[in-house]
Parts: sequence; C-alpha cells; structure tokens
Amino acid sequence: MPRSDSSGHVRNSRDDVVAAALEILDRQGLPDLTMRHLAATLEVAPSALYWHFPNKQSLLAAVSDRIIAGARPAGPRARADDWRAAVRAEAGALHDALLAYKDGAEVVSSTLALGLGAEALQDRLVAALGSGGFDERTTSLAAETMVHFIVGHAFHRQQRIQADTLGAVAGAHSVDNENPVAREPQAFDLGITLLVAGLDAQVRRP
Amino acid sequence: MPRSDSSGHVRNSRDDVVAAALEILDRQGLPDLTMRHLAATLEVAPSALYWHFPNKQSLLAAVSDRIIAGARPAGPRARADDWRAAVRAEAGALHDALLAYKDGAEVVSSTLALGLGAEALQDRLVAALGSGGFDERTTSLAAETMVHFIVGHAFHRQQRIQADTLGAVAGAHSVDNENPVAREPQAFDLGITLLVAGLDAQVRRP
DNA sequence: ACCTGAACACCGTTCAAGT
DNA sequence: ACCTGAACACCGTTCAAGT
Repeated sequence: MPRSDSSGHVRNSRDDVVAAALEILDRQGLPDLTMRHLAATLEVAPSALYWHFPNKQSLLAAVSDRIIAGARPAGPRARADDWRAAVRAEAGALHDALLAYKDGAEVVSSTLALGLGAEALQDRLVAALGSGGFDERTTSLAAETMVHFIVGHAFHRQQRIQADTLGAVAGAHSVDNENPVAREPQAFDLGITLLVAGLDAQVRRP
Repeated sequence: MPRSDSSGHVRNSRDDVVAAALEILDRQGLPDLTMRHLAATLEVAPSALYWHFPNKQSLLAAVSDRIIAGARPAGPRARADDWRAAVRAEAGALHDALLAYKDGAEVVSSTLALGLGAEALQDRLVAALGSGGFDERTTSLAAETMVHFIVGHAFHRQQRIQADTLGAVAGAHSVDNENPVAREPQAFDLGITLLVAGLDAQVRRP
C-alpha cells in the first residue's frame, strides 16, 4: 500500500510497483503492461519507474518471482520419502501458479530464458526430486526438463484460452465436448507421468 | 532473388521478404528484426511489407516455418520399425535447426505459443513415434511434451550462448572445463533419453 | 502486383533538476 | 528517497494514392 508524505504526495515503494504491475498483467495482459501505462496507474511520470528498476526486464523478473512464489502444493503434504508424489504435487502447484495470472506463463518464460530470476522454479523441483536418490546431474537435468514442459505447456494453454475467448465472440460455436481447453488438465498429468516413468526406469537400470 | 521490372524498379516476392528477414535474424538477432529495418534492407517503404503480410506476427510465422523446414536428421536413416532411433534422430534434427539461426528458438517458440504455424515440429515427432504402437492420445501428448522440451531447451541454450558472448568481452574469464554451453549436447540427449524411457515404460505396462 | 508518402498512436530510456 | 519535465530515438500499422 502506497504512503503519502507530509505534503500529501504519494510515494511508491518497489513492492508497490510490482503489485501494480501484477494487477495490470492480470486484468489487461502483457501487451498492456507498458512502463507508461504502469506509471499512469501509479500516478507518476514514466521516468519515476527507473528509480526502482534499471529497466523493464528486471521489473518483469520481479513480477515472475512473485508469480512463482505464489505456488502452493494442494492436498495433503507428500510423505518425505515419496519423490513421485512430491514431484507431482510440486509440478501441479507450479503449473497452477503460472495459470493464476493472465499471461503469467509468458512472463515467466521470458524471464527464465533471459536468465534473470525464476530459478525458484527449478530449485523447487530439485528439492522434490531429493529423496529419489538420483545423482546430481540426473536430478538437475530432470528438473530442467520438467521446467521446460511445465512452462511450455502452461504458455501454450494460456494462449489457447485467450484465442478461445476471442473466438467465442467471433465464432459463436463451441461444443463443450470438443473444447480443447477442458481436457487439458489430464494432458498435463499425462506429461508428468511420462517424465516420472522415465525417471523410474533410470532408477532401476542406472 | 528479387527481380526488377522494365523500369528498373526492384519488386520483391513474399519469399524475398522472408529470406531477407531470416538474414537479419541470423546476423543481428530478433531485436533488430523490425519492420522498418527489414524494409530498409529491401529498399522499400515499411508500408510495402503489409502487401505481403497482414502483420509482423505472420511474417515471423513464415520465418519459423522456414527454420523448421531446414531440419534434416543426420546419420543413417533409422529402420522403419525402430521408433526409439527415429525419435532421437528427429528430435536432434529439430534441435539443431532451432540453433542454426541466431534467436531461432525464440522465434519458433513465440510462433508456436501464438498458435500460428510451426505445427510441422509436432507433426514430425508424431510421425517418428508412428511405429511405436501407442494410441493416438499418447502419441500426440508425447510429441507435445517433446516439443516443449526441445524448444525450451534450445531457447534457454541460445540465450546462454549470447550471454557468454557478451560476458567473454566483459568478464574475460572462462575455463573451458566449466563452460556450461560445452556440456549441453549431452544434456539434451539425456533429456530425450528420459522421455523415451518414459514411453518405453508406457508400452510395457499400458 | 507491388509500392510510396504521410500520418497515427504509441514505445523504452536518459538525465538534469527538484523536494 | 523518490519524483518531474523534457527530450531522444525509436516502434507497428493504416490508408489513400500511384505505376
């Protein structure tokens, strides 16, 4: 929450800026998340944002980190020694977090690719894989593969949701049965199943 | 190759435009591939490009399709019944194609996510999986998972190459032994191995 | 079939200066 | 510690008109 000083001027903290950015992202989408638009929302000049962040990319990195930090595994906590359950829970939580904000997957994807922040994604999967007894190399590689799948899948899916939203206005046809978005959750689970099965095989025949 | 008409004016075909775009991409990178810069290269006004393409995204989709079409499996052709070898060959070829042009993975990634073109990527993997005897659903899901991995991995890697290129100028330190890019090819193979092993398990216990 | 010219409505970023 | 004002150097896209 922004505070005003003694003269009534509103002053923003770095967190205020990130929160406002996240709100624009979720309500309007990434194309509308411009420095100028964000500044207008905060009622400051665009140049004021550069006191908080050196450039737009680092702002987006902060937004990414916040999106990922919001990932919470649902359901009962997995037993500490059940790496399969732990991986499924973590992957599902991360997937949901990316879908929680409009264009969330795209923002995280770009931040990830540029090598700024978002390492939390991989770190959490590495931790979930911990009790599997894999060597370090296999663990980090498996985690990386899963990150690519999770982010790629969420990105792709979020785009289809948006296309469907526009198409629903224009096309006006759409049988629930054929809705490709509706059967997506299963597709995500099956992808994770495939990766877990691959790791399983790796364990038994190393 | 552009042709000139009787009055000596150069006229560009759609293919000329794509070729010029691909050249800018490879030499200068995606940030420099602007409609205005591309137009200048072709010695036309920026608005001329809109006779060939309705917008920039569709231009990038055409560029993506060309990048993917350049993927050629290396080595001897796999036996028709060996889906594991076929998948490995196809995945490797697609990976190499994405890396063949600067920022190639990023261009294909965005086109893919936006749902314009680049379906050839998934189609080729579906074909390679053909002799595996998987049901249609498993096949298309496995192909999709692989696409996410291949593109995500190549994107990530291409970004690190660029960071290293810049860092080499600034940092001036870099022991070959610790070079993270150098040990990447193996990482890619291991990821594919994981996915193939997962499918293998799926075959035996369906 | 392919292009020009001019305009519209924007961008991210820098920097000296202000409180 | 946080912001303003003004400027720089760009963008993608549209559209009437030209050959």
